[in-house]
Amino acid sequence: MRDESRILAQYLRQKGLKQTSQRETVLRLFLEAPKHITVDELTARVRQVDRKVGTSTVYRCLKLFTECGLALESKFQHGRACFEHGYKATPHHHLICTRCGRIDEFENPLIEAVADKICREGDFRSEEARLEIYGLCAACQGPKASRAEE
Amino acid sequence: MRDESRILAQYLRQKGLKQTSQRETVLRLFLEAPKHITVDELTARVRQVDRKVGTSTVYRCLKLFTECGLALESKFQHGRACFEHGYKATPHHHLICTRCGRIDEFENPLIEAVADKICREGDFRSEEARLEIYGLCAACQGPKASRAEE
DNA sequence: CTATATGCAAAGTCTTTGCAACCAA
DNA sequence: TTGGTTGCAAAGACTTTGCATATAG
Repeated sequence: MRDESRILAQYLRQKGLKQTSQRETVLRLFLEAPKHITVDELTARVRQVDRKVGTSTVYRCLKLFTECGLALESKFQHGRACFEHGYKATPHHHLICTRCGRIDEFENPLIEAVADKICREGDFRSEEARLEIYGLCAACQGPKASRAEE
Repeated sequence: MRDESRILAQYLRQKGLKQTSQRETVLRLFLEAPKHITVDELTARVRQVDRKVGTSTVYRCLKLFTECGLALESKFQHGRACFEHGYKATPHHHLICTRCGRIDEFENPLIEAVADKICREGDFRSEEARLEIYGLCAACQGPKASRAEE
Protein backbone atom coordinates (compact mmCIF):
# COMPACT_ATOMS: atom_id res chain seq x y z
CA MET A 1 0.00 0.00 0.00
CA ARG A 2 1.38 3.40 -0.88
CA ASP A 3 2.31 5.92 1.73
CA GLU A 4 -0.52 8.17 0.66
CA SER A 5 -3.18 5.55 1.29
CA ARG A 6 -1.83 4.95 4.74
CA ILE A 7 -1.74 8.64 5.48
CA LEU A 8 -5.33 9.03 4.43
CA ALA A 9 -6.42 5.95 6.39
CA GLN A 10 -4.74 7.28 9.48
CA TYR A 11 -6.25 10.72 9.08
CA LEU A 12 -9.71 9.22 8.70
CA ARG A 13 -9.30 7.03 11.76
CA GLN A 14 -8.01 9.97 13.75
CA LYS A 15 -11.03 12.06 12.87
CA GLY A 16 -13.59 9.30 13.26
CA LEU A 17 -14.33 9.37 9.53
CA LYS A 18 -14.90 6.39 7.28
CA GLN A 19 -12.94 4.70 4.61
CA THR A 20 -15.04 4.39 1.49
CA SER A 21 -14.51 3.03 -1.99
CA GLN A 22 -15.08 6.51 -3.41
CA ARG A 23 -12.32 7.99 -1.29
CA GLU A 24 -9.96 5.24 -2.36
CA THR A 25 -10.85 5.70 -6.01
CA VAL A 26 -10.50 9.46 -5.96
CA LEU A 27 -7.15 9.23 -4.17
CA ARG A 28 -5.82 6.62 -6.57
CA LEU A 29 -6.81 8.58 -9.65
CA PHE A 30 -5.57 11.82 -8.16
CA LEU A 31 -2.15 10.24 -7.66
CA GLU A 32 -2.14 8.64 -11.11
CA ALA A 33 -3.12 11.88 -12.84
CA PRO A 34 -0.73 14.62 -13.97
CA LYS A 35 0.63 16.42 -10.97
CA HIS A 36 -1.66 19.41 -11.43
CA ILE A 37 -5.30 18.79 -12.09
CA THR A 38 -8.58 20.67 -11.91
CA VAL A 39 -11.67 19.31 -10.21
CA ASP A 40 -13.54 18.60 -13.40
CA GLU A 41 -10.56 16.83 -14.97
CA LEU A 42 -10.27 14.62 -11.92
CA THR A 43 -14.02 14.04 -11.82
CA ALA A 44 -13.92 12.89 -15.44
CA ARG A 45 -11.17 10.39 -14.63
CA VAL A 46 -12.98 9.13 -11.56
CA ARG A 47 -16.18 8.60 -13.54
CA GLN A 48 -14.38 6.36 -16.01
CA VAL A 49 -13.88 4.00 -13.09
CA ASP A 50 -17.03 4.60 -11.09
CA ARG A 51 -19.72 6.17 -13.26
CA LYS A 52 -21.95 7.48 -10.51
CA VAL A 53 -19.51 9.45 -8.37
CA GLY A 54 -20.83 12.96 -7.84
CA THR A 55 -18.90 16.17 -8.30
CA SER A 56 -19.47 17.04 -4.68
CA THR A 57 -17.77 13.85 -3.59
CA VAL A 58 -14.70 14.81 -5.57
CA TYR A 59 -14.73 18.29 -4.06
CA ARG A 60 -15.10 16.77 -0.60
CA CYS A 61 -12.29 14.30 -1.19
CA LEU A 62 -9.93 17.01 -2.38
CA LYS A 63 -10.76 19.05 0.69
CA LEU A 64 -9.94 16.04 2.83
CA PHE A 65 -6.69 15.39 0.97
CA THR A 66 -5.72 19.01 1.42
CA GLU A 67 -6.41 18.81 5.14
CA CYS A 68 -4.12 15.84 5.60
CA GLY A 69 -1.36 17.20 3.36
CA LEU A 70 -1.87 14.87 0.41
CA ALA A 71 -2.99 17.70 -1.84
CA LEU A 72 -2.18 21.38 -2.29
CA GLU A 73 -4.63 23.82 -3.79
CA SER A 74 -3.70 26.70 -6.10
CA LYS A 75 -5.73 29.28 -7.94
CA PHE A 76 -3.94 30.61 -10.96
CA GLN A 77 -4.99 33.66 -12.96
CA HIS A 78 -7.60 31.65 -14.85
CA GLY A 79 -9.47 31.38 -11.56
CA ARG A 80 -10.32 27.69 -11.26
CA ALA A 81 -8.87 25.57 -8.46
CA CYS A 82 -5.92 23.33 -9.32
CA PHE A 83 -4.80 20.58 -7.00
CA GLU A 84 -1.35 19.04 -6.92
CA HIS A 85 0.29 16.25 -4.99
CA GLY A 86 1.25 17.45 -1.54
CA TYR A 87 2.98 14.43 -0.05
CA LYS A 88 6.72 15.05 0.23
CA ALA A 89 6.34 18.22 -1.81
CA THR A 90 9.13 20.75 -1.36
CA PRO A 91 8.72 24.50 -1.86
CA HIS A 92 8.47 25.18 -5.55
CA HIS A 93 7.02 27.59 -8.07
CA HIS A 94 5.08 27.35 -11.30
CA LEU A 95 5.39 27.95 -15.01
CA ILE A 96 1.91 28.22 -16.51
CA CYS A 97 1.41 28.01 -20.27
CA THR A 98 -1.26 30.50 -21.23
CA ARG A 99 -1.94 28.64 -24.45
CA CYS A 100 -2.28 24.95 -23.52
CA GLY A 101 -2.66 25.24 -19.77
CA ARG A 102 0.35 23.07 -19.02
CA ILE A 103 1.83 23.63 -15.57
CA ASP A 104 5.45 22.91 -14.75
CA GLU A 105 7.36 23.37 -11.55
CA PHE A 106 10.76 24.67 -10.61
CA GLU A 107 12.66 25.31 -7.43
CA ASN A 108 14.90 28.24 -6.70
CA PRO A 109 16.02 29.22 -3.22
CA LEU A 110 16.77 32.76 -4.34
CA ILE A 111 13.06 33.44 -4.51
CA GLU A 112 12.56 32.53 -0.88
CA ALA A 113 15.61 34.64 -0.03
CA VAL A 114 14.17 37.67 -1.81
CA ALA A 115 10.78 37.10 -0.19
CA ASP A 116 12.39 36.93 3.25
CA LYS A 117 14.22 40.17 2.65
CA ILE A 118 11.07 41.94 1.49
CA CYS A 119 9.17 40.68 4.51
CA ARG A 120 11.84 41.80 6.93
CA GLU A 121 11.91 45.26 5.39
CA GLY A 122 8.14 45.57 5.30
CA ASP A 123 7.37 44.05 8.70
CA PHE A 124 5.32 41.36 7.00
CA ARG A 125 5.07 37.82 8.36
CA SER A 126 5.15 35.52 5.35
CA GLU A 127 3.13 32.32 5.27
CA GLU A 128 3.76 31.50 1.63
CA ALA A 129 5.60 33.01 -1.32
CA ARG A 130 4.34 32.07 -4.77
CA LEU A 131 6.14 32.90 -7.99
CA GLU A 132 4.04 32.21 -11.05
CA ILE A 133 5.48 32.67 -14.51
CA TYR A 134 2.89 32.91 -17.27
CA GLY A 135 3.85 32.50 -20.90
CA LEU A 136 4.34 29.90 -23.62
CA CYS A 137 5.78 26.45 -22.96
CA ALA A 138 8.29 25.01 -25.41
CA ALA A 139 5.62 23.12 -27.34
CA CYS A 140 3.43 26.19 -27.74
CA GLN A 141 6.12 28.45 -29.15
CA GLY A 142 7.00 28.63 -32.82
CA PRO A 143 4.93 28.31 -35.99
CA LYS A 144 4.16 24.62 -35.61
CA ALA A 145 2.52 25.23 -32.27
CA SER A 146 -0.46 26.96 -33.81
CA ARG A 147 -2.22 23.65 -34.45
CA ALA A 148 -0.58 21.40 -31.87
CA GLU A 149 -3.43 21.12 -29.36
CA GLU A 150 -6.34 22.17 -31.51
CA MET B 1 -8.06 67.02 -16.77
CA ARG B 2 -5.97 64.15 -15.59
CA ASP B 3 -3.95 62.01 -17.95
CA GLU B 4 -6.18 59.03 -17.30
CA SER B 5 -9.31 60.82 -18.44
CA ARG B 6 -7.60 61.86 -21.64
CA ILE B 7 -6.35 58.35 -22.24
CA LEU B 8 -9.84 56.94 -21.82
CA ALA B 9 -11.37 59.64 -24.02
CA GLN B 10 -8.87 58.94 -26.74
CA TYR B 11 -9.41 55.20 -26.51
CA LEU B 12 -13.16 55.65 -26.78
CA ARG B 13 -12.86 57.93 -29.80
CA GLN B 14 -10.45 55.52 -31.44
CA LYS B 15 -12.89 52.65 -31.04
CA GLY B 16 -16.01 54.59 -31.93
CA LEU B 17 -17.31 54.24 -28.40
CA LYS B 18 -19.09 56.87 -26.37
CA GLN B 19 -18.20 58.98 -23.42
CA THR B 20 -20.83 58.61 -20.71
CA SER B 21 -21.30 59.95 -17.24
CA GLN B 22 -21.10 56.42 -15.84
CA ARG B 23 -17.72 55.84 -17.42
CA GLU B 24 -16.47 59.12 -16.03
CA THR B 25 -17.79 58.35 -12.57
CA VAL B 26 -16.39 54.83 -12.47
CA LEU B 27 -12.99 56.05 -13.66
CA ARG B 28 -12.89 58.86 -11.14
CA LEU B 29 -13.80 56.63 -8.21
CA PHE B 30 -11.45 53.91 -9.40
CA LEU B 31 -8.59 56.41 -9.34
CA GLU B 32 -9.62 57.85 -5.97
CA ALA B 33 -9.93 54.43 -4.35
CA PRO B 34 -7.10 52.45 -2.77
CA LYS B 35 -4.78 51.17 -5.44
CA HIS B 36 -6.20 47.64 -5.31
CA ILE B 37 -9.94 47.19 -5.31
CA THR B 38 -12.47 44.48 -5.99
CA VAL B 39 -15.46 44.95 -8.23
CA ASP B 40 -17.99 45.03 -5.43
CA GLU B 41 -15.93 47.52 -3.41
CA LEU B 42 -15.75 49.81 -6.42
CA THR B 43 -19.44 49.32 -7.17
CA ALA B 44 -20.28 50.34 -3.61
CA ARG B 45 -18.25 53.53 -4.01
CA VAL B 46 -19.79 54.30 -7.37
CA ARG B 47 -23.31 53.86 -5.98
CA GLN B 48 -22.65 56.46 -3.30
CA VAL B 49 -22.33 58.94 -6.14
CA ASP B 50 -24.80 57.53 -8.64
CA ARG B 51 -27.28 55.21 -6.91
CA LYS B 52 -28.53 53.39 -9.96
CA VAL B 53 -25.30 52.25 -11.62
CA GLY B 54 -25.50 48.52 -12.30
CA THR B 55 -22.84 45.98 -11.43
CA SER B 56 -22.50 45.07 -15.07
CA THR B 57 -21.61 48.64 -15.94
CA VAL B 58 -18.78 48.55 -13.42
CA TYR B 59 -17.55 45.23 -14.85
CA ARG B 60 -17.75 46.66 -18.35
CA CYS B 61 -15.89 49.81 -17.34
CA LEU B 62 -13.10 47.85 -15.70
CA LYS B 63 -12.78 45.72 -18.80
CA LEU B 64 -12.50 48.89 -20.86
CA PHE B 65 -9.93 50.40 -18.49
CA THR B 66 -7.92 47.20 -18.66
CA GLU B 67 -7.98 47.28 -22.45
CA CYS B 68 -6.58 50.79 -22.57
CA GLY B 69 -3.97 50.21 -19.87
CA LEU B 70 -5.62 52.23 -17.13
CA ALA B 71 -6.28 49.14 -15.01
CA LEU B 72 -4.57 45.83 -14.35
CA GLU B 73 -6.46 42.77 -13.25
CA SER B 74 -5.19 40.19 -10.74
CA LYS B 75 -6.73 37.11 -9.24
CA PHE B 76 -5.20 36.24 -5.91
CA GLN B 77 -5.70 32.98 -4.04
CA HIS B 78 -9.06 34.15 -2.70
CA GLY B 79 -10.34 33.95 -6.25
CA ARG B 80 -12.06 37.29 -6.80
CA ALA B 81 -10.80 39.78 -9.33
CA CYS B 82 -8.77 42.73 -8.04
CA PHE B 83 -8.08 45.76 -10.18
CA GLU B 84 -5.25 48.18 -9.71
CA HIS B 85 -4.14 51.38 -11.39
CA GLY B 86 -2.29 50.58 -14.58
CA TYR B 87 -1.25 54.00 -15.84
CA LYS B 88 2.51 54.47 -15.44
CA ALA B 89 2.69 51.25 -13.41
CA THR B 90 6.10 49.61 -13.32
CA PRO B 91 6.67 45.87 -12.80
CA HIS B 92 5.99 45.04 -9.19
CA HIS B 93 4.83 42.25 -6.93
CA HIS B 94 2.36 41.88 -4.08
CA LEU B 95 2.17 41.28 -0.36
CA ILE B 96 -1.30 40.03 0.51
CA CYS B 97 -2.49 40.00 4.11
CA THR B 98 -4.51 36.85 4.65
CA ARG B 99 -6.23 38.37 7.64
CA CYS B 100 -7.40 41.84 6.60
CA GLY B 101 -7.00 41.55 2.84
CA ARG B 102 -4.64 44.49 2.58
CA ILE B 103 -2.48 44.43 -0.54
CA ASP B 104 0.91 46.15 -0.72
CA GLU B 105 3.38 46.32 -3.53
CA PHE B 106 7.12 46.02 -3.84
CA GLU B 107 9.65 46.02 -6.61
CA ASN B 108 12.70 43.85 -6.87
CA PRO B 109 14.64 43.30 -10.08
CA LEU B 110 16.13 40.07 -8.74
CA ILE B 111 12.80 38.39 -9.23
CA GLU B 112 12.72 39.21 -12.90
CA ALA B 113 16.33 38.05 -13.16
CA VAL B 114 15.49 34.69 -11.58
CA ALA B 115 12.42 34.33 -13.77
CA ASP B 116 14.50 35.03 -16.88
CA LYS B 117 17.00 32.41 -15.89
CA ILE B 118 14.32 29.81 -15.25
CA CYS B 119 12.70 30.56 -18.59
CA ARG B 120 15.96 30.28 -20.48
CA GLU B 121 16.69 26.94 -18.87
CA GLY B 122 13.21 25.58 -19.44
CA ASP B 123 12.65 26.93 -22.96
CA PHE B 124 9.68 28.91 -21.69
CA ARG B 125 8.71 32.28 -23.16
CA SER B 126 7.62 34.44 -20.26
CA GLU B 127 4.84 36.96 -20.61
CA GLU B 128 4.55 37.83 -16.94
CA ALA B 129 6.19 36.83 -13.67
CA ARG B 130 4.12 37.31 -10.53
CA LEU B 131 5.48 36.93 -7.01
CA GLU B 132 2.76 36.93 -4.39
CA ILE B 133 3.64 36.79 -0.73
CA TYR B 134 0.77 35.78 1.54
CA GLY B 135 0.92 36.34 5.27
CA LEU B 136 0.20 38.90 7.97
CA CYS B 137 0.73 42.61 7.49
CA ALA B 138 2.27 44.63 10.32
CA ALA B 139 -1.09 45.68 11.70
CA CYS B 140 -2.40 42.12 11.77
CA GLN B 141 0.52 40.66 13.68
CA GLY B 142 0.76 40.63 17.46
CA PRO B 143 -1.85 40.30 20.20
CA LYS B 144 -3.49 43.66 19.59
CA ALA B 145 -4.33 42.66 16.05
CA SER B 146 -6.96 40.18 17.13
CA ARG B 147 -9.66 42.86 17.36
CA ALA B 148 -8.32 45.53 15.04
CA GLU B 149 -10.65 45.05 12.06
CA GLU B 150 -13.49 43.19 13.70
C1' DC C 1 -27.51 0.14 14.92
C1' DT C 2 -25.78 4.77 14.34
C1' DA C 3 -23.01 8.29 12.73
C1' DT C 4 -20.77 9.38 8.62
C1' DA C 5 -20.79 9.43 3.38
C1' DT C 6 -22.91 9.80 -0.94
C1' DG C 7 -25.41 11.67 -4.98
C1' DC C 8 -28.55 14.74 -6.37
C1' DA C 9 -30.47 19.05 -6.70
C1' DA C 10 -30.62 23.50 -4.91
C1' DA C 11 -28.31 27.43 -3.42
C1' DG C 12 -24.19 30.56 -3.34
C1' DT C 13 -20.51 33.43 -5.47
C1' DC C 14 -18.67 35.92 -8.87
C1' DT C 15 -18.98 37.22 -13.64
C1' DT C 16 -20.99 37.60 -18.24
C1' DT C 17 -24.74 38.16 -21.46
C1' DG C 18 -29.42 39.27 -23.67
C1' DC C 19 -32.48 42.72 -24.20
C1' DA C 20 -35.56 46.76 -24.16
C1' DA C 21 -35.16 51.39 -23.02
C1' DC C 22 -31.90 55.19 -23.25
C1' DC C 23 -28.73 58.54 -24.86
C1' DA C 24 -24.30 60.50 -26.98
C1' DA C 25 -22.67 62.01 -31.29
C1' DT D 1 -31.39 59.41 -36.34
C1' DT D 2 -28.54 55.62 -35.11
C1' DG D 3 -25.51 52.72 -33.07
C1' DG D 4 -23.34 52.29 -28.71
C1' DT D 5 -24.77 52.15 -23.51
C1' DT D 6 -27.23 51.09 -19.51
C1' DG D 7 -29.70 48.53 -15.82
C1' DC D 8 -32.04 44.66 -15.01
C1' DA D 9 -32.70 40.03 -14.94
C1' DA D 10 -31.24 35.78 -16.59
C1' DA D 11 -27.68 32.72 -17.61
C1' DG D 12 -22.95 30.80 -16.84
C1' DA D 13 -19.04 28.82 -14.50
C1' DC D 14 -17.39 27.05 -10.41
C1' DT D 15 -18.11 25.62 -5.69
C1' DT D 16 -20.71 24.60 -1.50
C1' DT D 17 -24.67 22.92 1.05
C1' DG D 18 -29.13 20.46 2.43
C1' DC D 19 -31.20 16.31 2.54
C1' DA D 20 -32.86 11.61 1.99
C1' DT D 21 -30.69 7.38 1.19
C1' DA D 22 -26.86 4.29 1.64
C1' DT D 23 -23.19 2.25 4.18
C1' DA D 24 -18.82 1.65 7.11
C1' DG D 25 -17.64 0.41 11.55
